[in-house]
Amino acid sequence: MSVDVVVLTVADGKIQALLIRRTELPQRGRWALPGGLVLKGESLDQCAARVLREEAGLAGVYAEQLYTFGVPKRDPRGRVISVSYLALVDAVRLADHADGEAVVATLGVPWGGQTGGPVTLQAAGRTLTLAFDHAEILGLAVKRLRGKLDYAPIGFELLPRSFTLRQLQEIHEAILGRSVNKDSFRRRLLATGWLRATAERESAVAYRPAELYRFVHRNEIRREE
Amino acid sequence: MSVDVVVLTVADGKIQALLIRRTELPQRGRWALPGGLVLKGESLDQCAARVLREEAGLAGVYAEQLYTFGVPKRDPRGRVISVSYLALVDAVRLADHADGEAVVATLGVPWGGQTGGPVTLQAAGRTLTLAFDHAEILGLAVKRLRGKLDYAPIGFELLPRSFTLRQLQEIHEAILGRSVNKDSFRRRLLATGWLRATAERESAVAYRPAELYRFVHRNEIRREE
DNA sequence: TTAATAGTGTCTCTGAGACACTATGTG
DNA sequence: CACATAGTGTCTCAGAGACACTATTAA
Repeated sequence: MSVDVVVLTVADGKIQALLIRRTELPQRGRWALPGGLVLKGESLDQCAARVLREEAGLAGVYAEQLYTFGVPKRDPRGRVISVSYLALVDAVRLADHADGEAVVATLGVPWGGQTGGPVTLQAAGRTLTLAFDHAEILGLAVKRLRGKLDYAPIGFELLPRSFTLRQLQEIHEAILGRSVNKDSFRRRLLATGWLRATAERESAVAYRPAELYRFVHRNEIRREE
Repeated sequence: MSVDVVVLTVADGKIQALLIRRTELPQRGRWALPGGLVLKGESLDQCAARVLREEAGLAGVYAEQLYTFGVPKRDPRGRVISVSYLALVDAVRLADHADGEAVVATLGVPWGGQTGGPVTLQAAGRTLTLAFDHAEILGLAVKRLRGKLDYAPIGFELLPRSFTLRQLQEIHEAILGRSVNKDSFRRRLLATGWLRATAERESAVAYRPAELYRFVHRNEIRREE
């Protein structure tokens, strides 16, 4: 019984994922999702948080359960049922995680819309081969992310606390794999009530600076409906 | 490691669920979801299909994975991680399943929209007390069903092979817990391409009989986009 | 002043709701 | 024929896309 965590971020208009190099057999040397066995007395959510902390050095990031994989032969060592999680983190927090044993790789999504399927991964110009069924799990993570993006406030998890609407739009475009209409995007996002304008503006840009917004947490949103 | 299956149907404008009376400790006498331990060499999907067959007498019905529950103390016998499944079946196939050990109970959904939360269950005018966290799992099943209904072809799983648009609308209304606009519902469903008109009409009604439709399976739909 | 992007106002198009009207079965 | 529901045509309204225009900053 194990937990595997898909850690996604968006940078340079591309979806990226954190991968760990396997140091043990089987599949030694291949790249894999951060993961670990569920300990006694530990809930699945707690296990995912621990894996994020111990293997990725991340605490307090957004994570949700994705799917449970239980085909008998998916792991050659024996029967391993894996509960996968999807974690989202802003690119800055992941930037210093690339070393010999970990890499932040760029995803290629060879399908459109909600079709689903495995993805490909590239880092430093080379295509990575993933261990086990991890390419399939990553594909499911992208599918889930695409599906939730338009009706759930999760794009913000991929950005720092303050951000411009343009940055948020670029996140959406990277995830959806297509361009979105600027005017309609602004109107729609502002109408959700998820955003609060700060009085501040971005700096160090060679043109009119955009206003910075913050995500309004659920408990700050007034009840309606 | 176990699998619990939520078997839902819709009859008389209400969502109904199949429950089994527990004959063993703990919680003997309480009502529970059909479930069982995952066997060696058996995938999770296969286990769900076996539980449906052995405990519910159902084969070839629609089922999808729902969520995995892994809080350490959810089962007093020890550590039991449960993968839940959602199965949909038409009311006729479930009608003869009420005996001493099984009951088809009517759900009460005390929340609107996608809010989520536990549900209540009634059978023969009495409120049933469910074992473990099964009321919570049933609530999640309703939430998932509501969420998927409008963009996925799953309403048909709750009806016989041929059905009228009015019947399908009543299914949607029961699941969503609100009335839906007749004209818009017809237009929208016919526009999806999920339905094929048969030349037949319903019979034994005291008014103009409606045309019968059938669900067009995915592989019969021509590719587009 | 120019370049580049932020942000606004408005027109059009599409899809849902509303509603009136016609069609077709039974008693 | 009356009645009840099936099914269609059309008007209105709300939201998305398109596009023009103004605003604001750095160089």
